[in-house]
Amino acid sequence: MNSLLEHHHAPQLPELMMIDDECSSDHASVDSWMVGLALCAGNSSPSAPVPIASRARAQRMSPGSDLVDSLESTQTMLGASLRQDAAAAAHQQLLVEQSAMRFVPVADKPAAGRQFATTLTQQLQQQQQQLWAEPSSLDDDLYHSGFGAVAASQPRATSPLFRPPQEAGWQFQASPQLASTYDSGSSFSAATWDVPPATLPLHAPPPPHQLHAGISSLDIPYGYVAEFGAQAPLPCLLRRAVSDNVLDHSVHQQHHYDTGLLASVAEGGVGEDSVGSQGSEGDTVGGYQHAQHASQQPLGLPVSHSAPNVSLLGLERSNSTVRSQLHAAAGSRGGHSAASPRKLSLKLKSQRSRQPAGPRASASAALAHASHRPARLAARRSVVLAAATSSDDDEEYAPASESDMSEAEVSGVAGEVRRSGGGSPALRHESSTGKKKHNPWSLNETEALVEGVRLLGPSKWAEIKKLTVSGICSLLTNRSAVDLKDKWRNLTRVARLSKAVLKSRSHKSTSDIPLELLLTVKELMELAKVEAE
DNA sequence: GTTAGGG
DNA sequence: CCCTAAC
Repeated sequence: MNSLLEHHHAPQLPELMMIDDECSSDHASVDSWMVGLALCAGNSSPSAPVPIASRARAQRMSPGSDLVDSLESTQTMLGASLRQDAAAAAHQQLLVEQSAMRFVPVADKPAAGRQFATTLTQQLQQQQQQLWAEPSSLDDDLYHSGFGAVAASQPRATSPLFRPPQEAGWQFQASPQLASTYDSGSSFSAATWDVPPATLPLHAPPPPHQLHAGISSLDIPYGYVAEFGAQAPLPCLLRRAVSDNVLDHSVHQQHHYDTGLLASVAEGGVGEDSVGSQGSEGDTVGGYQHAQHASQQPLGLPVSHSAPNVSLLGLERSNSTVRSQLHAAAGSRGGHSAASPRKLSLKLKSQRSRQPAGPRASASAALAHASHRPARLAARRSVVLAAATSSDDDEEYAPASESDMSEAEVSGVAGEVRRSGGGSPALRHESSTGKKKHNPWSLNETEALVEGVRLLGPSKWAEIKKLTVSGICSLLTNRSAVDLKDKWRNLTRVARLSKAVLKSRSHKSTSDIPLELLLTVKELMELAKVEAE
C-alpha cells in the first residue's frame, strides 16, 4: 500500500494550496494571494504538490520550500486517507487551525499577480480560437489541454443527473477519486466540503454507487473550468455536446495523462445564489451549476475580471510535447456588484456523515480493473487521488453500505447497481437459467437515456452507453444498447401522446415519468425528425 | 458488434 | 424483454 505513495508510482499531483477565508475577503489580499499562488507555483516542481495551509505559510515556504517539505505536506494532506489512524488527529488539528479553507490547485507556471487571470484567459481564448478554427487539427496535444475545476460553493444537486442544458450549463459529477481522497477519514473529508476541490478527469466513470454523495465535485475533463455562473466552453469534437455545454470526453478516453494537475481557483465569482446548498446534506451526488451565462455566451469566455477568478490547469504529456496548457475560466458573475470576492466557506465538519471512503477508494482501484483502456490511467489516478487507500479487495466494488443506500435513492443508481445489500454482487440477471427479471427503468436511467439522446441523438445507443458525461454510462451500465433503443421507443410513444391522454394517464402508477422529461423527449424526437430531413 | 422492428 | 434480420 505504501508503494502507492512511492515517488515513482505517484503521478504528479496538482499543486494544492489551501487558503483560508481571509485571503479572499478583500481584493488586496486576494491579489497577494494570487501572487503567493504564483510564487508558490513558480518555485515548486509541478510534480511536487505543495499544499499550503495558509497564504502566509504559502509565501513563507514557496521560495525555499524543498521537495521534501512539499512532499511531506502533500502526504499529510492528500495521503491522510492512507493513514486512518493519523487522520483523526490531523482532522482535529485542522479543525482548530482552519475552520474554513479550500484547496487551490495551482498552475505550474502562472503569471504573477493580477495578470494571472487575464493571461490565462487570453491563453484560453487563443486556444479556443484554435480549436474552433481548425477542429481537424486537433491533436493529442490539444486534448491534453487539461481540465480544471473550481472550488466554490454551489447548490446541491438533487439528482445525479444534470438538468437540461437550459437550466444548468455544467453538470458536476462526484468524483469517486476525490471522495476517496478526501473522504476517507482524512482531515479533508469530502462530506465536509460544501464544494469540492478540483478533480482529475474521470476517464472511466465509476459505477453509479460510487457517485458518492456528500461531495459535489467538478469533473470537467479536457475542459476549462467554470467559475460559478460563468463558464467557458470546452473544446470538444462533439459539437453537439459543446453546444449543450456539456463536455463529452469519451472520445478522448484513450489518451493518457502523465501528469495531471489542475489548478483552479477563483473566487469572487461565487454568486449569491450559489452560496447556500439546497439539498439536504450529502444527498448530493453531483452538483450542478446553474449557468444562465452559458446560454448567453456559450463560447465566450468569462469577461469580467473584476475579481481575480482564475481556474486553470496544465497538463503535460508524457511524450512531452510539454504542452502544458492552461485553461482558465475566470469571470465573476455578471451583475455581481460586490467588489470583493465572496468568501468561500468550505467548512470542515466533524461529522462524517457518509463514510465508507474505504470501499469507495477501493472502488477507484477497481475502476482500473473495470476499464480496459483507461486502466492505466485509472490505476494511476486512483493511486494518487484515491490516495492509496489500501484497496486490496478490489475486483468488485465493495458494496455500498446500507446507510448509503438510503441516500443512494437519490441517485437511484446505487440501488440499481447493487440491491443486494452486502451480499454477493448479485446483479439482477442472476437466476442462472431464468430469464431476466423485469426490471423497470428507473427515472435516473431514463433521464440518462434522454440526456444521452440529447447529446448524440437516437440510434447511437452503443455510444450513449459509453458517454461519460455526468455518469450516463454508469447509469446505463445495466442496460444494453437494445434496451436503450427499446426504452427510447417506448418513451417516444408516450411522449407522442397528447397532453390530455397524458394527464389521464398520470394517475397510473406506471407513469412516473415526469411530464417534463416527456416533453424533452418530444423535443428530441422532433429534433431528430428535422435532422432526418 | 450494432441497430431496427416485430413479437 | 426477446429474437432476428440486416447492416
